[in-house]
Amino acid sequence: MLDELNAAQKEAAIHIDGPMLILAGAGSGKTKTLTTRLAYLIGEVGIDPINTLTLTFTNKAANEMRQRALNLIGTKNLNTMPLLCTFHKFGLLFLKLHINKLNRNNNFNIIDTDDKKALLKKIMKELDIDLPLSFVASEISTYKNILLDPQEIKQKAEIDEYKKVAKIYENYQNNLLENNLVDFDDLLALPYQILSQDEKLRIQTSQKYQYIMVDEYQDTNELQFKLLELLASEHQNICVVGDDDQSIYGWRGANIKNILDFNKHYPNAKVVKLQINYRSTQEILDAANKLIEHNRNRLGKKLISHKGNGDKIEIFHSLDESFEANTIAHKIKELLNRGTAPNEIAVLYRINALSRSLEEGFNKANLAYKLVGGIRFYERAEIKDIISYLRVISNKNDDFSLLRIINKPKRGIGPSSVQKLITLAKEKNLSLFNTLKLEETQALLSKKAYTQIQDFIAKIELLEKEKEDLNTLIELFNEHIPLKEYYANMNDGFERILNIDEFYGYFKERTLQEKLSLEQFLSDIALESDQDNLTQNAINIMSIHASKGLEFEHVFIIGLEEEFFPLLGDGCDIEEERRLAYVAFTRAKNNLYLSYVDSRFYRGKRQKVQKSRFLEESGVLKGSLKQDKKASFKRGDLVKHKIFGIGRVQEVNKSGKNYKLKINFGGMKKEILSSFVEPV
DNA sequence: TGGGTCACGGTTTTT
DNA sequence: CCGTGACCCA
Repeated sequence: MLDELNAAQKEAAIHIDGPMLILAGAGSGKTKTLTTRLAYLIGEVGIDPINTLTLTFTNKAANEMRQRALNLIGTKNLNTMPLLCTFHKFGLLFLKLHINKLNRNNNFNIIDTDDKKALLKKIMKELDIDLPLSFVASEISTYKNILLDPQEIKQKAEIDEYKKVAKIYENYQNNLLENNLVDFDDLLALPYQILSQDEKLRIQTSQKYQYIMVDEYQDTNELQFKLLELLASEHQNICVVGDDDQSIYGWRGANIKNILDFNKHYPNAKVVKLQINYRSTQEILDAANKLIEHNRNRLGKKLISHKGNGDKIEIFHSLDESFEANTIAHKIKELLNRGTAPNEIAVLYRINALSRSLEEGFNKANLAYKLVGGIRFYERAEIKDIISYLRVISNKNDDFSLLRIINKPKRGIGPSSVQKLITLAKEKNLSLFNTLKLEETQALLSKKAYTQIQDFIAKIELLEKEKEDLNTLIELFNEHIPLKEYYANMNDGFERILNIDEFYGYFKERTLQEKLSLEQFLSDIALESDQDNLTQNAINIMSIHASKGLEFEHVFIIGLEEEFFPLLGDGCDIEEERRLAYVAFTRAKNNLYLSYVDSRFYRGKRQKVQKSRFLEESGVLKGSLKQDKKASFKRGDLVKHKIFGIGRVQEVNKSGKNYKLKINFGGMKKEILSSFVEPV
């Protein structure tokens, strides 16, 4: 199995004990190296698969690696299976076994980002606090990532704003506990908490996972780093793979320092660099290399193509976004006529808003495309409704889920009725479901609402009886809960009903094939996103983030303009923007096309835009820097003129489209147009 | 309670 | 420009 690898890949694959950092540039065979190492450990060295742990960020990556590793080893020879999963799935599995150490029951539910936001919103309303929701949500996430509980945050908070957040955090945590919910951060934070408190369990767990591998290490956050530290504490057999130049998730907590400082944390770490790129032509890699060299915060490496030079990068300059879309559509048609498969073409952009003009242009040109990303299947309201029903059927005391569906379809229970029910439930110290069964509720609800609620209770209990036979359960569900009718009346009802049917089909298939219980199915899908979105015969259009890990023969990047890409504004990190461009460039196998416009229509306004600095930094457009600097001379700047030499700017005046500078060249004063001098 | 209207605000996304 | 959510009235 090692014959397939190059020297550096092989060196990494056969390293057995001790920490190792594999710096794997884009397209350098990262997955191949990692899977071969796993196969080597199991198939050649003789490590029991059960003693390995391989962690990834996405289910897709986990599945792909599992398949490839098992192919190398041959499943026939295995008695146990290696654990290969996402960080969060690992957290889930761990908590199912050990959350009782925190005095919690392991029938907890996982809430997603939307649920979290909805809960926070409710809490903020109750507390009468008005802060931006996204700010509160990310603050709380940060707190969990640095492992501070509400009490500690309360003590630390000095500014009023943060005291308020601390209050919300406290309420939020209580709410999660009351409903036995965990959020995505908890899936990492709680295992860490348990492992750091329980010495014996820590040793036992670390000894179980003798060989740990981590994919996309540049995207790990603080908590993942610390968790890994505990897991590897007994043996330090931790092998991480990543590319510091492809760290593009800083805004959601990824800490690039984890990869930059890996040697400091593990001084005896072996470092292997994979720099031979099997994906792209040298022409593309030169641009990517040149661009990324403008970053300071990096370990430094240079990609060398295995494929040779290839075609020049093409630049499209258009008047506005509709011309841009036309130009690209035209070029794509040319490619298709030459026999290029549509799924070998991708159009990438920095922000999703740019997809609209593209879609319009493609529709006009009759080009079939597939928009990757957007609203995810499990985040659609209709799907979350069914899941909430299933959660209530699985656990009738799940108030959180019950509240979502109590009035879906409409049963005459509005916000004020709900409030009354909650008050009563608190008074009686009962779950909402049990409260609904009380005599007293009759007085709280209208006659119609009360009858419908009794009907609702009866149906849930009826469905509950079928928990063992999930095929029947979902059939009965469809029959008794008229969700389809509820959604049919909406303007996008048709699509929603299709989604509902798709879910039913998926539910039957998964539970039957994998013999899952209702509980297992529910916790599994909480950590699943849409699987592989790419289709066979359409052009893919998507954000650059969504393109990570993918590759295409032809890649178009649109919107290469200042303020669109790089995206400027507060909280922006120019180096991360550059890494994003690096990721985008390196998706291309053979041809890269870069596009910019003079003006763009955005948020209801047309605005003039400047071409992106990345075009010049990557060396694909020469001299744009000089032009852009035209306006940026100010009094006191030193400048250089071809004839007069070096002088100092005394005055800047506008002269039509240009700037006229009054410059003092060693006592000789001249008025010169700004384009004739260069900054010194 | 539920349908309708108006003001507002708006990166990137996986789990 | 377009989607979401607050607010108002039947």
